[in-house]
Amino acid sequence: MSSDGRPAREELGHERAGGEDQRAPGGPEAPVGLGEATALRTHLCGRLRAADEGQRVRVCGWVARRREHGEHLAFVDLRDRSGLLQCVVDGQVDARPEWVVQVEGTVRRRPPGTENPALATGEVELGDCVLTVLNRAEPPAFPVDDRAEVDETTRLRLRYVDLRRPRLQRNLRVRAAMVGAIRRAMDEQGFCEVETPMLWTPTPEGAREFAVPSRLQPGRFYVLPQSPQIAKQLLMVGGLDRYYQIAKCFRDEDLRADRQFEFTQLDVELSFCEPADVHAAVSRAVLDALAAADRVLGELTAGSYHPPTTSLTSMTWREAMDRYGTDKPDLRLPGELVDLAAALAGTEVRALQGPCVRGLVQRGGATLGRGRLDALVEQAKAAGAPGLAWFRVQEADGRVVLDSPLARFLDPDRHEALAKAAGAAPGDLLLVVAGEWRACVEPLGQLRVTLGRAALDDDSRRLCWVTEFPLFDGVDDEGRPAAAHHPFTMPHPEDLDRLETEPASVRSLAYDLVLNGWELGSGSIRVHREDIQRRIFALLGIGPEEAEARFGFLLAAFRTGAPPHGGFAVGIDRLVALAVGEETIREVVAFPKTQSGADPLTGAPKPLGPRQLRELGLPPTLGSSSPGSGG
RNA sequence: GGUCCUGUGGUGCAGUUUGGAGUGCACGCCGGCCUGUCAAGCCGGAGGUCGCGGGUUCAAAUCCCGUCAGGACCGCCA
Repeated sequence: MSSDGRPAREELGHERAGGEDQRAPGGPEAPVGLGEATALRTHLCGRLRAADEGQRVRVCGWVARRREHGEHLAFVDLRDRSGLLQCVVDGQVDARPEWVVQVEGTVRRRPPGTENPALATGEVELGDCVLTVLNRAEPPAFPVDDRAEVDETTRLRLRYVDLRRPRLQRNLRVRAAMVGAIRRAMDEQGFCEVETPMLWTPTPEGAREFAVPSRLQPGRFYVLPQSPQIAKQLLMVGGLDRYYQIAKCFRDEDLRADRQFEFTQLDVELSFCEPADVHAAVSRAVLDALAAADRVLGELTAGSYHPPTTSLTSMTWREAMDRYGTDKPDLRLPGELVDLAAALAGTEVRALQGPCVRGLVQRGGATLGRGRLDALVEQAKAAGAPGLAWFRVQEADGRVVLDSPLARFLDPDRHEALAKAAGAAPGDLLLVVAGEWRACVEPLGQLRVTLGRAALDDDSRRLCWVTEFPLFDGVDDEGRPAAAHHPFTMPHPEDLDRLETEPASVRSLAYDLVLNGWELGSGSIRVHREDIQRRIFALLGIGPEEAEARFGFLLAAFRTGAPPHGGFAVGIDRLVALAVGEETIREVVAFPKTQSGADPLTGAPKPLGPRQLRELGLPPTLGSSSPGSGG
């Protein structure tokens, strides 16, 4: 940390610019032009405009394309991180695609009629060029061009080539801008960035951990942290008061489109706070990050990018489940679940009876065919619904009537009352589930996503805090309540007296941040009082000895004076992927791994040699196997 | 641990259903031509263990079994 109490800013990566002020007057962003000139070049390709006409410049980059017109004229499109620039060579060009060259030339307007509006530099070109080959290159395995669809294994094996393509350049630049904005936001809110150990201690809890054998103490292991959870609570006991970290986390679980072994979190913890304090700090950082993404995307597309509108709301878990049937509601989707218990009270139809009766209206859904409806019924059942009743809302003789296999069991007044209670009009489809509360709302919530996403035409960002999650979620193998978040989550103060008597009904001070149906992160206020912690451990079946063995060092720390504290963690990879519109986080990670955890670039994971195994206290036979080959 | 999809010159595909000579398309690559192109154009050429192994068959890219690799999802991710 620097002497003024703020983290050093080296991560901005602008040290090339020397001692110049790294912040533009009137704004936090690096001014255009910073870091562009080096010993080998005076400008970046993509920055040259008609206003630069007449300047003698030097640019460096990769040959993107070459167009030769006989022995007297050739065009070379030169590419660097900023974009393309057309260089005109009088004569033939001894340079091929992906060769690294330096071009010295004079900026000039293109002859009238030859401008290229598809290029940011399309009004100008470089004339009187002197081209110097800095390095030759093999022909690229795939075109360095966003248009080319390339097999992902090939892209990962040659990731350094893939990274030259505009898409990944954009994604990594947006990512850097978002992380920078987060650091500034946390900085300005008085948070202190602290690094916590990568070599941490095993905690038999939660996700599978990556183990690191100890050389000095054979047979013992460190683990890579699943998150800095316990470390940051120790920092609160240590009086840091407001901590954050852009933290690398590791979980040895199967990989998915939105999951890598290693991922990055904005990790936050505050002392003397309530949930609202955490939400305010994190909201600011996330909103600043999204704004930074929009700024970079706007610069990269030269004005053709229209930033989506962004909103932020809050609701309790109970409300989210009641209205949207999920704890991560996608607020872009139309419609909410409706309570139809009153409208269907007293009906004889078994499928419409239950402690809870809820419905969902799909506007214009009456045109769905029998096959689609059957699929919806199957989906609802797979999601736990006892069944799904559907009604096509129609009009006949000025009255609303319902078309459904169940219709004849309901009298005409009931048809009208049901449609009215659901807010359904002729042409709509009404879906109804009756049963236990969760078996009722969750299937409808899934159908809302299925039906809504298909017709979604809304690029807005709808952020939502979901608060007061249940403290316990179901029961474990031995019938005890299972911690929904983690065992240090603070119960809701109003529910404390029901902890032992009605644990399933106890709310917690745990919360999620949701963006368009994606969980961006979660957090909670922690238990800092030993008596409450003991009661929760007892409910979870963790005895005093076990608690001491597993969390002894944390509990000991708490006994030395633990402030009330709470925090949050935001998944940066997901946040960036959402901001740039990527389907998988692999597109916002420089060197991701495949679904089987391999890195096609380096060949990792690899066997170790016998000597290294011996030093680590591992059996030398481990090194004898070699990975299979194929493909 | 499971379900599903994919694997054919350097790249992306078609061919597989209904077995018959590595048959085709686009891009790239190499050579030639071409003085305003811009995914330049025109002419010519090279380039293949049809992921790998086994089986059925007179004959397999094609059918069967196994296996490897990649992807989506379930389990898993307090």
